[in-house]
Amino acid sequence: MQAIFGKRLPKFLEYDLLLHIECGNSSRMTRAKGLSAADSSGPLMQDVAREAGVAISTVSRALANPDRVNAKTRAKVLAAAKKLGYTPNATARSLRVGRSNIVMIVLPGTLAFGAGQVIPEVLRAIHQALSERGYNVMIANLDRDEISERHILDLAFGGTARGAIILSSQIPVDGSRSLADTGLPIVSVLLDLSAVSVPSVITNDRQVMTDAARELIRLGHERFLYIAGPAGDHNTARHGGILDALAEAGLPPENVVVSGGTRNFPEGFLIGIEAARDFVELDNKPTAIFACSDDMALSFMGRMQSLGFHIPNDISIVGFDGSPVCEFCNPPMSSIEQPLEAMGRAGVELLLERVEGSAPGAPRVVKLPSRLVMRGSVRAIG
Amino acid sequence: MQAIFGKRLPKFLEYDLLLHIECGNSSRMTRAKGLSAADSSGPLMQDVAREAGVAISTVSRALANPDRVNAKTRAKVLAAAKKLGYTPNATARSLRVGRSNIVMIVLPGTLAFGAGQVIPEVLRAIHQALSERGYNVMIANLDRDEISERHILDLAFGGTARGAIILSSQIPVDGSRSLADTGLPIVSVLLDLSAVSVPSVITNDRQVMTDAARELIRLGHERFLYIAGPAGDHNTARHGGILDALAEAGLPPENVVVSGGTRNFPEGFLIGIEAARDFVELDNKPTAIFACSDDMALSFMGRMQSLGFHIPNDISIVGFDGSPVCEFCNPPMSSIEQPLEAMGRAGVELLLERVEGSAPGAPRVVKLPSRLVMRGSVRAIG
DNA sequence: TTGTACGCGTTATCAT
DNA sequence: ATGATAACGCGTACAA
Repeated sequence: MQAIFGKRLPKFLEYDLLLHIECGNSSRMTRAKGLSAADSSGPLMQDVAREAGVAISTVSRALANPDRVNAKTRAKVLAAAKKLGYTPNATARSLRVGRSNIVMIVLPGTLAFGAGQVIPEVLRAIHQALSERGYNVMIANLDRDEISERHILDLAFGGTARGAIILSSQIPVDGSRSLADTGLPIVSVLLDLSAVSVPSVITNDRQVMTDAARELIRLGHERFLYIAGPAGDHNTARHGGILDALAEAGLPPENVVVSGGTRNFPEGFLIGIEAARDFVELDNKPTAIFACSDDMALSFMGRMQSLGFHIPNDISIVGFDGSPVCEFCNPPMSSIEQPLEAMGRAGVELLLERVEGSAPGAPRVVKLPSRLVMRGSVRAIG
Repeated sequence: MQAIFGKRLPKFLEYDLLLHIECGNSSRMTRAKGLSAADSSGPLMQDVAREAGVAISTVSRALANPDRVNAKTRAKVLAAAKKLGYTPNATARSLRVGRSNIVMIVLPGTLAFGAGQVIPEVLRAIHQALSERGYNVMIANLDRDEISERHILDLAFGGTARGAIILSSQIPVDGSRSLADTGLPIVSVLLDLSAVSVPSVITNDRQVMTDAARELIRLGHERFLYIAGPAGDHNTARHGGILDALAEAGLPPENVVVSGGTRNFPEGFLIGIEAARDFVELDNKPTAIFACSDDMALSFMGRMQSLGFHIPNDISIVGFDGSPVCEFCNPPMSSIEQPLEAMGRAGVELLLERVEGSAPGAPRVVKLPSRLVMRGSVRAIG
C-alpha cells in the first residue's frame, strides 16, 4: 500500500483511500440501526469491530496501519466498514494523536475587490494542494477586527490548527498573544514576512517592473506616471523597479511622477480616478502609465477615455495583477501577471515541510517570477 | 453575563469573551514551564485548576457556566487562566459535547473568475456572520473531483462539521454516500435546492429581469439579444424575465434572440465574444443586450467597441451580478446587482436556526431582491 | 457551591 | 498477529 503512493503520503490519506477505493454499492441510504451510539451519529469503530468479529484495536490498525495486520483480517475489517458505511471521526483522532489535519488560512479583510482575483486564486490553489495532501482548510480573519483576531489565536493556541498560511496580511495579535508565539508552523504568501522569521512566498515585483519599464523605454517612452498603492513592500518594489529602469537608460528619476500612495488596494478604482484627475493637471505629460494594480489601471483608463483621450494613441497603460478582465477590455489592458497558482502551491510546500517535520535548511524566502503581458493598451511612440 | 449579550449567544462565545475581555498584559511571551502536558501544547485546564487551587471541574464550570460558580471562585479561576495564557482545546470540547462549532462551506469549482465577486463576496459575508456567532468556517470542494467530494462527506459523516452551506453547487455525492443523507443541517445559497428539501437563499432573478426589460422597453427598445449562461435555474429565470416583459408590452417572444447557452459561467468572457460574433451576423439587429453575467456583458462590449460599434449609441447593454468594475468602464456598464451580503447572512440565519434547533415552520426558500443599476451603457432610443 | 468520576471515539502501549 | 486497556482534554452527572 505504502509503496504505491510513496512514503510521503500522510497517514489519513491512505486511510481514506483504503475505505473508499473500489467501493461497491453498499447500502447506506438510511442510517444503520442497532449501533452503539445512541444519538444520530454514524457507526463507530466498535460497531465495525463487532461486525467483523475482531477487537476494536484491530480495526484501528487495519485502517491506519494496513501492513501490520493479516491480509485476511484486513479484508474482513474493510468489508465490515464498507457494509456499515463507517466514517472515521476526525475529531477523536485529532485529540488522541495530539494534532489535527486542519490548516488555517488567514485572509485579508477584503477577500476580493475590484476586478482582480489575487486572493481567491491563491486560496483556491492552496486549498487544492492541501486537499490533495489530506489536509482540511479553515479560513479566518476575513475581517480584521478584534473578535476575528481572537478567533485566530484560539484556533492556534487551542490546538485546532496544525499550521497557518497567511495571505497578504500581517501576523495576527490579540493583547499579549501573537500567532508568532505559537509553536505552530506559519508561512506567508504574497507578503514578505521573513523579517519576522516567517518563511514567505513572494514574487519578483521589482525585477519584473524593471523589465516592463525597460520594454516601454525601448518602445520610445521616456516619461511615466506611476499610480501608487499603499506604502509598503509592494509599492516600494514596484516603484523602485521603474526607477531602476530609468537609471539603467540614463533617464533622471524625475521622469516618473507618482499619484496616490495613501489609499489601500480595495480602493483601487478610486485611486485610478484620482490619478486621472492628477494626470490632466500635469504640465509635461507622461506618455505611459504604470499602475500598482489592475483596478487602478482600469478605472484610470475608463476615466481618461471618457475625457476624450485615446488609449493607446495618447497614453500607454500597464496594470498589475493579470486580472482576467484585462484581456477583454477595449483596448485590452497590458498587465503584469503574478504566478498565483504556483505561489499557492509553494506556500503549501513550505508549510508542509515544517508541519511534517522535514525542514532543515529550507529556503526562508521563495521568490517566483511574474511576467509582463503586453496588450493593446501599450503602443510604441516615436 | 448572559443578560448583557442576550440569550441567543452561543456558549463558546461567552466562554471566549470571559477569557479575553479586559485582558491585561499577562506574560505569555514564552511558553510556561512545569505544566502537566509533556509536549509542546499549551496549559491545560488541570494547570489552571492547580494554579487557582480548585478542582478541574470548577474551572470548566467557571468558563462555560459562569453563573453556576461563586463570584470569588470565578475570579480566581479567570485570573489563573489569564496568567497561564490558557486557551481551551476546541477539539476535546467538540469530542466531549458531541458536536463541533465548525461549519463547512461547499464552494463551486471555480471560486472566482472573470470580473465578478459573487462567490468571494457571499463567502465573506457568511464567514463574518458565522464568526460573530462563534462558529469556525471550513471550506471544501473548490475543485469538484472525486477526492474533494470524498473529503466533504468525510467531514460530514465523520462529525467534524456541525452544518453545511452550499454555494452555487449541487449536493456532493460519493459512491453511495450523499451529503443529503447525513443528519447534518444544510442550506443552499444562490442556487435553489428546495426541490431536494434543502432550504435555499436565492434572489428574484425572473422578477428583476422583467423589471429591467420593462425599463428598456419604456426607453424605446423593442428587440433584444439575450446572452445566455449554462442551462439551469438562473438562465431559465433570467431569460424568462425578459419574455415576461415582452408579453406584458404586447411584443412577440421572437423579439429576443438568444446567444450562448452551452458554456458555463467561468467562460463568461468567451461567451461574450461569441455573442458579438453572433450579433454582427444578425439581420434585424436588436438595440439592447441582456447578459447572464457581467463577464459576458463586458467582453461583448469590448469586442463590439473594437469592431467600431458605439456603446450606447448603437447598442445598449445590461449585465448581471453588479461587479464593482462595471462602474468604472467606459461607458460604465449597467448591471443587475445581487444582494450578496444579505444573501450570505440569510444563509447563516437559516442554517443556525437548524443547527441550534429552533427551526419549526421556518420558510424553506428565502428570496431576496436584486436591483437594476442603470449606467452609461444604456440609452433611450426613439 | 464544589469535588469525584466517568465517558466522548480514537490511537498506542503492552501483553498474549 | 491480535486483544485488553490506558490516555488524549474536556464536560457533566452525581455525590458531598
